[in-house]
Amino acid sequence: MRILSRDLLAHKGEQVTIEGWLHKKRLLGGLTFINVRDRSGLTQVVIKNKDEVEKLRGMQIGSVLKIDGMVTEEPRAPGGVELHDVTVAVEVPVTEEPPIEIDKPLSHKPENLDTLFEQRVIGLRNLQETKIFKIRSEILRYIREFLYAQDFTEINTPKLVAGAAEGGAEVFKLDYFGKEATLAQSPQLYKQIMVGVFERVFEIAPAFRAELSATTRHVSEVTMLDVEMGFIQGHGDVLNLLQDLVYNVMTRLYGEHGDELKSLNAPELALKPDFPRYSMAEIHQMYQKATGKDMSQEIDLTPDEEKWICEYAKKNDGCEAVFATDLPESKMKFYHMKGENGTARSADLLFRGIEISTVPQREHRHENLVEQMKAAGVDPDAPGFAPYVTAFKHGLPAHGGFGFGIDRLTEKAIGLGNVKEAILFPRDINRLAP
RNA sequence: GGGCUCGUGGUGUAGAGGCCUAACACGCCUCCCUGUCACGGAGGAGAUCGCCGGUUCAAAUCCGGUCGGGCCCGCCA
Repeated sequence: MRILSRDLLAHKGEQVTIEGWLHKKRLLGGLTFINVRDRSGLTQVVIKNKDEVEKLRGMQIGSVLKIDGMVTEEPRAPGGVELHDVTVAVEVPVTEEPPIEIDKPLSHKPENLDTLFEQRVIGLRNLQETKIFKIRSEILRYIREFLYAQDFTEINTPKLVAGAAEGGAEVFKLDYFGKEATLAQSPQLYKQIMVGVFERVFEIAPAFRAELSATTRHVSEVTMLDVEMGFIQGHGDVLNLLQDLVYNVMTRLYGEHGDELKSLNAPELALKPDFPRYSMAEIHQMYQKATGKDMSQEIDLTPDEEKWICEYAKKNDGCEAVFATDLPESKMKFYHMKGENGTARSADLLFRGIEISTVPQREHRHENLVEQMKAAGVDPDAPGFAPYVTAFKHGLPAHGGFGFGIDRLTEKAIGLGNVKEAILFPRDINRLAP
């Protein structure tokens, strides 16, 4: 039976078998140390027998090994335990040296990201890289656990769709058996439809954006968390849900993975259960007062303002997550609900200097929705929209929700500098492989 | 789409008109080494300095073009 690295201590004094990848060799003459990597970590193996060492000659990092040996407690060994008197079997020999180092942290400097992604297949075996994606996996788990506990149902909606799901973002067009189809830029319409079935739904899935953006925060395939909740009493219910979700996930992450985050140079977490809320107009004013720059004519917050308000909230409110509320009506999508005085019932959640979510209440009244669609130049009878409108005709309660960039959250949770670093195989305007 | 930048062994960097027959670290190969954990030591292989053209007695270095990256803005999440 195969024993994992993390379970070795429980088998001390026993003869066991481990399997894994050759991660590191250190030859000291009469004594050889190797590290074997499995899904749970590294095992140190001590080899004294010359014949066994000889089996590893020419074997490069990545060779798959099966090793029998005696589990021995040893204070000098990392983890306090190592394998002695071993028999080595090379299951998959690797003779080519890795194209990128896997036992020392890789360069994440902007100018070196191209190499990082070009060599991703092997580079992800680097323990530091692996850690990033282990944390991402945990974030997804915490999100799911939080939402299940709130009685949400996880759904999957089509990614091949008939038309643009919402205004704004550019879409990828493709040939669908002779018809034109697009890759879904958001599950927006479907998740609202599903409120009529489950009340509370969420989806974690890719969304495709064809924007010609080349920045540290854009990719053309993003992983989105989409949440939609029915029977809300007001916009505040949705804000609170998002706030509780982020607070819960982030405090859990920092609580359970503090060491890993520290080793990745993640910043300390500063969060309050109640995130500060400032209206867009207030932020423009505060920013102007602080910097002298007038952004009041901007529809949205500029990237600089997003950074500024996050730093402000961290300093003054002790919280690095902050809501920008009362977004202007001009930024409103047809499915959003109007607010007071030219605003929409919509807010952005900013965290560590970047927008990670937009959280609006929806227009759930059939007549109003159709009106808003027409005003936005969207045909309610078009094949991409008619089924959506039908759901409203047959009764949708007051509802709201949010879309939430998993990549950006992971990036910011760890303190990386580019979303792409938080994506296994990022897709951007000039990368389609690996 | 606009602006600004950068391309040097497999990887990360130094060199900024002649000291370059291109240096260093990691990795790789050979040898030595019984407690390493970024092991150490000795030796070695590996780059026509992205590509094309120009200036010059002389170009990795200056200029133009081209290809490929990166960052910012716009757009967007």
